[in-house]
Amino acid sequence: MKSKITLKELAKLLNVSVSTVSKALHDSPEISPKTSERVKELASLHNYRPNPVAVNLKKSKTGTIGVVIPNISNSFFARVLSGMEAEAQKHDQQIITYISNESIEREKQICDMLTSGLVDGVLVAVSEETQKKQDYDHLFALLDYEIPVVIYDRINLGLPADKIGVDDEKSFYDATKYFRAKGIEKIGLASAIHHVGIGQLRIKGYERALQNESLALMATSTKATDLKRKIKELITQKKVEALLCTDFESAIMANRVAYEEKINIPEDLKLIGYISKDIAEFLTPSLSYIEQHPKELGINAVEILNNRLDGRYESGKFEEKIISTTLVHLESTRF
Amino acid sequence: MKSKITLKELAKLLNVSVSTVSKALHDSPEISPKTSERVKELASLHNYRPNPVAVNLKKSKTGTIGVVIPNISNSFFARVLSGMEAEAQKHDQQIITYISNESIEREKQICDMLTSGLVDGVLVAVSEETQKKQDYDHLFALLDYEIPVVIYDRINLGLPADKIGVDDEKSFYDATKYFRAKGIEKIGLASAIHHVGIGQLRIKGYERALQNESLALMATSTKATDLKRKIKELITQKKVEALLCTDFESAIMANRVAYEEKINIPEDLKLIGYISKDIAEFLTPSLSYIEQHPKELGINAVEILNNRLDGRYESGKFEEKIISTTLVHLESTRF
DNA sequence: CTGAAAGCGCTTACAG
DNA sequence: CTGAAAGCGCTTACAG
Repeated sequence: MKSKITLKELAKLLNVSVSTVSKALHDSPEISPKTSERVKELASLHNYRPNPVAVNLKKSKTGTIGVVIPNISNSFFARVLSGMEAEAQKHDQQIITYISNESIEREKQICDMLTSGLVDGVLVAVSEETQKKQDYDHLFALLDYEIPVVIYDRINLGLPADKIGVDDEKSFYDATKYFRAKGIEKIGLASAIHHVGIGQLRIKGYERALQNESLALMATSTKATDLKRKIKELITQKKVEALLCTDFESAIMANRVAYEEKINIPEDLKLIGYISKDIAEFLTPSLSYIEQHPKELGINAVEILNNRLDGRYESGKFEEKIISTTLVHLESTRF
Repeated sequence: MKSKITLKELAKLLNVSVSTVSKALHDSPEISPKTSERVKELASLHNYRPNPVAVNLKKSKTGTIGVVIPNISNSFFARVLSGMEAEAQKHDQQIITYISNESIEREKQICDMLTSGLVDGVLVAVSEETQKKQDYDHLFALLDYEIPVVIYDRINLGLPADKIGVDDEKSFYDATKYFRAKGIEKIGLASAIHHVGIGQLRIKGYERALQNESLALMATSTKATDLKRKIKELITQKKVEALLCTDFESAIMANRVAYEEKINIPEDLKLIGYISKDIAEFLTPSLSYIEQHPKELGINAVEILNNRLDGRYESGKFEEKIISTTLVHLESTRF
C-alpha cells in the first residue's frame, strides 16, 4: 500500500527544501549531481509521481482534450476516437469523451460545462439537430472563452474554427463516374442523411457527375419505412442498375430490399455504401464502400488542435484540412 | 471575449475578500443576504466559473474516471462507454477514455500513467492478451495506490476488485436448451474467443445444456481461415441444424459460409450470435442475438465505482453484479 | 457578518 | 548550489 508521496514529504525525508527536490527531479543544472542523485533515488524508491492536478494548476492548463461525439455506436466515430486517443497519448494528453446523441440540448450542456475550463481545447462533430437548427451559439461561447475548437467530419458549416474533414463530394462524384465508365445508365442514390451537411455534399457530387439533373434517381428519407418504400421503388420499378448509399442506414436498407425482392447483388444491382470497413466486409455479399480513414481523421484533429494550442497557427486564420477517401471494391460492385 | 475571471478579481471589483466571495457563491449562511446578492450578480454578469483544476486540487480529487476499453470498434464497448458517460454526467464526473487495443503492453502503460493520480477511479475490461498471460500486476499497482478499480464485462478472472458483468454462461445454456426444446438434435457452436474468459463461459453454458459432452460440435479458432474451414465442416458435413456463435467474428463467418454454400437460414440452419442489436437487425436475414444491455452495464460500472469512492461499500469486500442477457429472436431462428 | 491565514501540491524567479 | 517566498485558484477553519 504505497499511497502517494508528495514533494514535501520527500524533502523532509532528505532534509532538503521542496524547491531542491523539485529542481532535482527536473534535472535542473542548479542542483549538484550528488543531491540530484540522492533525490532521484528516494523518489524512485517511493515511486514518486507528481500530482498532475497540482502541476496543471501551476501551469494553467488541464492537459486534457474534450471530444464531442454525436453517436458512438457509429463505428466511424468510434474509430475517429481511437485515432484521437492514440495521438493524444503521444503528447501526454488525456481525452475526455462526451456523447451528444445527436441532440443540440446535450451539446449545449456539454459546451457550457467546457467553458469552465475543464479542457485545453475541444474537438467536435456537430449534432444533426444542431445542423438543422443552425444554432451555433454554444460553440461561439467556447471560442469566447478562448478555448480552441476543431470541427471534425461534419465541417460543412460556417464556423470560424479549424476544421478537418473528408472529401465527401468528390467521393460520390468519383463513384458515379466509375459506374458511368462501366456503361451503367441508371444510377440511383439512397440517403437517410440528405438533410445534413455531409449528406448534401455527397448528393452534390452525385448530381455533378450525372451532369444532366433529370437523370437523378433518388430515394431519401429519415424515416426507415419511407426510405424502404422509396428504395424498393427505385430498384423494382425504376430499375436502377447501380445504387450509391450515403450512409449506413440506406446502405443496409438497400441490401435488405434486394434480399427481400430476390434481386441479386452484384448481378442485377451494384451497390456502394458509405459504411465502415468492418461491416462492409462481412455483409453477404460484401459491400463495396468508401473508406474515410477515420483513424487518420482523429489523429489529424488532435494535431491541428495542438498546433493551435502551441501557437503554430496565425490567430484569426483557420486551418481546413481534407482527407481523401478511397473507394474499396468488394463483391457488390463485381462486374 | 470574456476570458475567465477569477475569485480574486471578483473580490477586488466588489471590495470584499476572496473568502467572502467564495462563501457567497456557495450559499454559506455566514454571509449576509445583501452581500451574497451583490456577489452573485457580478459573478453571473462576468459569467464566473470556478476553475475546476483549482477546486480539484483543494479537494484532493480529480472529478474524473478512467475507462480502459480493449477495442472501441466493437460496438458493444462503444455502447458500454455511452452508458458510462451518461451516468458520469449525472455526477459531474468526466470520462477519460483509453484504448488498449487488446494489448497488454498498452494496458500497462495506461495503468502506469493512472497511478500518478489522473483519475479518481478506473473502469477496465482486461485485454485478451492480458487474460492469456494472466499477468495482472499493473492492475494490482492501481489498487496499491488506492485507486479503486471496477472490472467490467470480462470479469472471469481472480482479481480482488468490484465487478460488473453479464450472465455469459446462462445465456448459452438457455439458448441451447431453447433449440433442444424445439426438437433440434445437432446443435453446434462456433467461437473465435474460446481462449478468453467470456468465451469459455459461453462454451461452458452450451456444454452444460447438452449434458452429454459427446454431443458437442464445435468450431473454434482465432484464425479466420481456420475458423471458416471448421464452420464449413460443421455445416456441410456434420450437418448441424443450429449454430450458436460466441462472438461477432464467428457469427458473421457462419452467415458468410451459409451464403457461400447456399444453405438457407433459417430453413436449413438456425443461427444465434453474440452480436450487437444494430448489426443483427440489418443482416440478411436478420440474426437472432443475445442482447447484453451494454448501456446498463456501463451505467452500473460507474454506479459501483461511485459507491466505492463514497465509502458505501465495506473495504476488503467486493461487489459483483451480473446483468441478465436477453435472447432476441429475429429471422435466423424462425421455425 | 467579514476577512486573514493556511493549505491543496506543485514550479520558478529571486536571494544568499 | 540551496532555500525561502510567491503564486497557480480555490476552500474552509478560525479570529474578530
